[in-house]
Parts: sequence; structure tokens; C-alpha cells
Amino acid sequence: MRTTHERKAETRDRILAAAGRLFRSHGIDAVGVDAIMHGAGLTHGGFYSHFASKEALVAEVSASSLAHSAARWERISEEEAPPAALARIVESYLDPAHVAAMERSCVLASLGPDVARRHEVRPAITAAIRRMLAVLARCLPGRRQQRAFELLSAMVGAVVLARLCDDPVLADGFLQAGRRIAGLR
Amino acid sequence: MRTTHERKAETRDRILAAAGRLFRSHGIDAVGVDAIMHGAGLTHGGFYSHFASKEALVAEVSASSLAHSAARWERISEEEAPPAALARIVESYLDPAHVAAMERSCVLASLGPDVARRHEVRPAITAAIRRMLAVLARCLPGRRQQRAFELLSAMVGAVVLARLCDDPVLADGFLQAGRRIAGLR
DNA sequence: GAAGATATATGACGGTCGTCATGCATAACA
DNA sequence: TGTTATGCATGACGACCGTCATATATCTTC
Repeated sequence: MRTTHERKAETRDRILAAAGRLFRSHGIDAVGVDAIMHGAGLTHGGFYSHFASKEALVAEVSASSLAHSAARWERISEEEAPPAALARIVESYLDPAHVAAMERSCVLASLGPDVARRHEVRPAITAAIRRMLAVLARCLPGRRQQRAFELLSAMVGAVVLARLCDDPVLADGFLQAGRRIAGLR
Repeated sequence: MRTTHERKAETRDRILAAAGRLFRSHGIDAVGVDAIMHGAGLTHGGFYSHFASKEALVAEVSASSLAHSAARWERISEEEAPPAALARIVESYLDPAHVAAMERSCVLASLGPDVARRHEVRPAITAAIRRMLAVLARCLPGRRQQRAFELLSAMVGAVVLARLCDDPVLADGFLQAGRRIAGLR
């Protein structure tokens, strides 16, 4: 039997999920509280019994989305041997499907500059970036730490640039470049 | 003697410059026409004798800002020998001052995802990216084309990530990684 | 210097934003 | 089963948004 308290927590999660989806596809400032609540199947009024402000929601949704990505990378690196884990992480990140699916994409590549402007979110983002770097370092051979910084930079930059390119051939050039930095193919 | 026509063109440039500055520091949707005109030393009403809409201004400001960056890179690559030109371009891009100065920063790193969502701007952006890739390829040794894609990805990603990091040591890790991909130090 | 042209300012419009006070169903508990 | 608590809906607020009609001030031209 589902208690009132559980029901509220589920609703809260639905709001977070809808906000994450809408923020990534349209940008944070282009999406109002009204649209977020509608995306969660609710009306706008109840919002403030779940979050103190839209800005508080923004902070929570960016931090939790990125933490979710970090956790997924950690899970992959525990399930598979280093080279296979690296390949899975990098290939899925540089997959044209990931480039196209803005609404489910990594926060670093879809909301990076917007999040960087909100200083109060940066501690949580920094923590998640550390976790992602640690996973990459664990999977990489050679000078692991340095190569993790290089690879994460290249992955994020490649997706941002591929999304900016009108020409699919040019976009693919960036994705291939990311794979080479990872040591794949 | 400055004609009325010249005066209008100058005003238009001031509006473009103010918009570029404000869009980069606060995000496109966070800045209204009112703030842009005030930033150019005018009041809001005259805006529509210079631009058809805010969206038209956004398209022009992002395209012209990036074209300006591409032209600067081309000028550097003509003035100096390949290795020195590469060092100047990469060092200034990965300079902590460039990371901090959001309002004068490269459009790719400060507005990348926002511009990518506006499909009508992408042809102009793609053309500027091609010019930047060509400059890097001209300055790089070895497999020039491939390395240009790798380097531009790493440069953009490094700046985005450095801006997200609360910890200056971590931020510097990304900037150093970009320099290594360029073959510097 | 008068008349016309034009760059910018004033002011207002409908719409949407974030926020919150209030009302109503439904669930929790006696 | 009646009472209380609470999650969400309704509706409204002031502020701000993009846009435009109109007025003013300045420059051009005769």
C-alpha cells in the first residue's frame, strides 16, 4: 500500500525528471514552472510544496542528473574489464544517437555553460566530474590521470561541436577524434 | 563629417557588441531587449529599427562573434610560423583569463549548447568552425586534419569543464590536458 | 534658415514569468 | 466511520517579456 508520503516522493521525482528533460532540450531559462509541471502531468500551483524556488529545482536537477551519469560510468567500470568498460563508456558518449538526443544527454554537454553560470551548483558538479575522471583513469592504460583529463575534455568538446555542425560529415569528424583520444580504433 | 547613415551603423554595432557581452555572461534567454539596449546606451524602443526581432539579433550576434574569432586565428597563422602560431592560439584559448572572462569568451565554449538549439544559426557556425579547423590543421605537424579535430574538441571541452570546476587545481588539469593534445610542453 | 527625412525616445499592448494564498478532494488514523 | 492532515488544483498578484505605434529631436538638403 502506497502511503501519502511515498506518493509525494514519486511526484517529486516526476517533476525532477520532467525538468531534466525540458531543460536539456530547450535550455533552462526557456522553460517555465508551468511547462515543467505540465510535463510531470500536474498543474503549476503545487510546485512550491516540492521546491523552494525554480532556482532550487535547477540546482537539484543538474546535480542529480550528473551524479546519475557518474554512477552509470562507475557501474560499467565495475561490471567489465578496463578496456571493455572504456569502450562502452566512450562509444555510448560519442554515439550519434547521444548527440541527437539532447533531452537525455549528459549535462556537461547539454547545459555546461548554463550550469557554470550558477555558482551555487558548482560544488556538486565538481564532485561528479571527479567521479567521472576517476572511472576514466581506472580504465585507461599509461599515464592514467593525465589521459583522463584529456579524454573527458575531448568527449565533452566533441559532442558540443558535433551538435553545432550542420554537416554530418564534419560532426562525425569530431566524434572520431574523441575515439582516437580514447585509444579506440 | 559623420553622416546619419554612418551613425546608424555605429549604433547597430554597439547593440551587437552589448548583446554579445550580455548573452555570454548571463545566457541568451536571461537577457531581454531592454537590457541589451541599455547596455548599448540607448532605450528599448529603437531596437526594432535595427533588427527584425530578438531572434534575428541572436543569429547575427552568434554568427559574427564566431566569425570574428575565426578571423583572429587566421590573422595569427599568417603572421607567425606554424609552431609559434599554434602556441599563441592554444595558450590564449586555455589561459585562465579566458576561462574567467565569460563575457569576452569564445562562443563555442560560452554559448555552444544554446546556439546548437537554434537550427537557423548552424550553417554560419559550421562555416566558422571549418575556418578554425583549417587554421589548426595548417599549424599542426603530422596527421594535420585528424589532429585539428582532436585539438578543437579538447580546447572547447577543456574550457567548458574548467568553468564548471569549483577547484582551481582540477580546472587547471583540464587546461593542461588541452595543451598536451596540442603538443605543447 | 526652412522643410523634409530619419534616428532614437516615450509609452503602451497582450502575453508569460515566478510566486503564493486559498480551496478541495483524498488518504491517514481514531 | 468521522475527523484530521495533506497533496495538488484553482486562481490571482506584480513584474517583466517581445513588439510596435507614435512622438521628438537631430541631421540633411535646398
